[in-house]
Amino acid sequence: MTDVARLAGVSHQTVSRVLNDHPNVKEQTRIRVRAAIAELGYRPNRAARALVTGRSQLIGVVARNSTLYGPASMLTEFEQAAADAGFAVSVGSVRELDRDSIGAVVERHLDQRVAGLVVIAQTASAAEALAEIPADVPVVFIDGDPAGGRALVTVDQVAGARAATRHLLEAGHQTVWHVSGPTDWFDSAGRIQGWRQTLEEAGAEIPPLLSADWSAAEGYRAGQMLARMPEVTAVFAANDHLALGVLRALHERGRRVPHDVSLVGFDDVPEAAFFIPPLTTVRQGFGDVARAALTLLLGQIHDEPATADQVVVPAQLVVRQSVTPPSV
Amino acid sequence: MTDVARLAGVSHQTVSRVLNDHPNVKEQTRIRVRAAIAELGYRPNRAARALVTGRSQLIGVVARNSTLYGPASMLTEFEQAAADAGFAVSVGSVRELDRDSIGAVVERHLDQRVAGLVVIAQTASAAEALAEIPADVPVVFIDGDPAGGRALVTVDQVAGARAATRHLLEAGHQTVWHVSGPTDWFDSAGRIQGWRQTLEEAGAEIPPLLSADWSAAEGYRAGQMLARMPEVTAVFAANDHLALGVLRALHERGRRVPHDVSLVGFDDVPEAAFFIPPLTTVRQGFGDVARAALTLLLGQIHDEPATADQVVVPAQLVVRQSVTPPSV
DNA sequence: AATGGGATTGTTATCGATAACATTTTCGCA
DNA sequence: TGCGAAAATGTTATCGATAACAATCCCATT
Repeated sequence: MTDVARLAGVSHQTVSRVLNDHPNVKEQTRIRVRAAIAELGYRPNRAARALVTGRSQLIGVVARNSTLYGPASMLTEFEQAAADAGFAVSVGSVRELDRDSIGAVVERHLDQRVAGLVVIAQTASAAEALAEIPADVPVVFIDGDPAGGRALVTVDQVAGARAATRHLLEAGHQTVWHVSGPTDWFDSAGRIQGWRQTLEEAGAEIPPLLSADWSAAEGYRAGQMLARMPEVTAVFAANDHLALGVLRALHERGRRVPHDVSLVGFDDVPEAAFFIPPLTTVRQGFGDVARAALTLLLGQIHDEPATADQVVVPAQLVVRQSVTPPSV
Repeated sequence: MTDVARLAGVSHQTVSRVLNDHPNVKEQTRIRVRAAIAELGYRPNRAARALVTGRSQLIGVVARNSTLYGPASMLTEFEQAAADAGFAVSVGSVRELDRDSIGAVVERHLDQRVAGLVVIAQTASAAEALAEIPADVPVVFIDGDPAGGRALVTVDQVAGARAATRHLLEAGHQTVWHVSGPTDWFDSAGRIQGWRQTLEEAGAEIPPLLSADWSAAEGYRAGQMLARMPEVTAVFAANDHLALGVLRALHERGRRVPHDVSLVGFDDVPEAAFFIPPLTTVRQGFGDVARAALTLLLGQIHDEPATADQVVVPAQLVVRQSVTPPSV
């Protein structure tokens, strides 16, 4: 920086002003400094800046260590959005969303003097750990507790689940069975709620809930039960991987999809269009979620008056070929 | 830090020594300082440390923005390993692995004064961009150019492909068709090479190569061609998603797997066991790759004499039910 | 008891930026 | 023309750690 100042014939402070777009710099000086910067290939030292300002151009993300399609998509989308806004993203993943792990990751991030935090926290236990986060640190939650009181971006799980369930009912099915994700996930809870509401409103019987984790393996297990019950003609799986497991279990017992059983998934993973049969599912706007989260976070970082605290991104039914009217 | 020093009745330098495990500190002093640190809940400011040492406890990762199973797994595995070693990970993803994008991300990372870089660079164009990286920055490549001359960790793609191809030949098939990934990926090249070698060694005819990207959609397209050729009885797909697409195309034209056509994939995504039929595939040791990469990188960071520059992690055939002898 | 050298601790400078305050220019207007 | 306020620039202090060097302590040895 000193070199730049010398080359431009100004003080280092003026260089700093140019760098930070301060208003009171003569246009001519600004140009000279810019030229010097370019000529020397100078790049400011972020560590020094972080030290003196107490804030870095770093956003910390706390997420569950996972290759699940949803969280992974969210992460890369967010990283991309943050990069476009000139922020780097430091990832702190945890194996479990318990209080201790999250606390540790948050502390690591605070050590780095992150400008803000994004917590992808799909369970209540994770939401609890927010107490660890000092109130003056900008934070945005993704998929967190709607009653948490912090800025939050979620996908409209309830609406997505309603669309899926309604789609099956409208095809003529008496009722719809549901294979849910882990019940302590907010996502799962929302999907269960949407499913149940829709059945209630339609006056349909509400079958017992089959709950699972998010894996194809558990979907398979649930499917093995569903396949044995002749009355089951319509199933809504809480994600596409569960749906795949269900699909295989049905296939093994000779129950054809969609001829005998109609099936809807959730997520629209890129492979869903190539299941046998192509899966009708619900697409979540991960990119929108990521961008909304970044916007909220930047708002907090720049101390702008919070416009909206909670953003809900819509989900969209994608119709393929795994749903037909029931065969009588 | 000053507060800690005062409370412990020592100078700030001594506190620094305790923090950095310097040898020449009396045990008693060390204990006093530790107690003071604990009492005040003191945590060192990483920005200040980075400023003075010129190195942070941050590892920069350059990766392709992708929800592909492989890269995503690699990333979370690496993050976990790095966290265990006390390093934070800053992710810089790029849309395309071209020189400019990579250059920009690398510069962003260098601004942050990362202690080292990990580049997940599966294509030659990415490997070229390594020229942007100054020689004194520790770098490890994952999936990069074997002839690149930098530290490199790869999965043994050739051996994996050989195992897959051999498995099909040993089942009695005359030859094996291959649906490859993008040909500019090193991974693809290795798998193609292993496939071709094995056929040559067995004296089998080498069918024309079908190349695709990594998606189920392209696998489907390739499968539509394969399904029309009666002589095709064995297919090796370069990843499980391609295999899924192939599977559906075959199914659509009434060619049963494995009865009419045997199929092997690559990756062992968690869903592969629930395809119809369960997919025989090749598992890559992503965790091992990540840990090896970290070890190499830490070695460079600590200026240890390089033990090995290249690490090759084995791949392992996972036998399921998508392969049988050809029906005559 | 004196001495020397290693072990321990302290003092001061430094990293590279911004903040706060001081100073000099510039320019509109009486 | 001269004055004062605003604009532009410069000077010095500061963030919180480590590096380099200086000073002290301790203990074995003679």
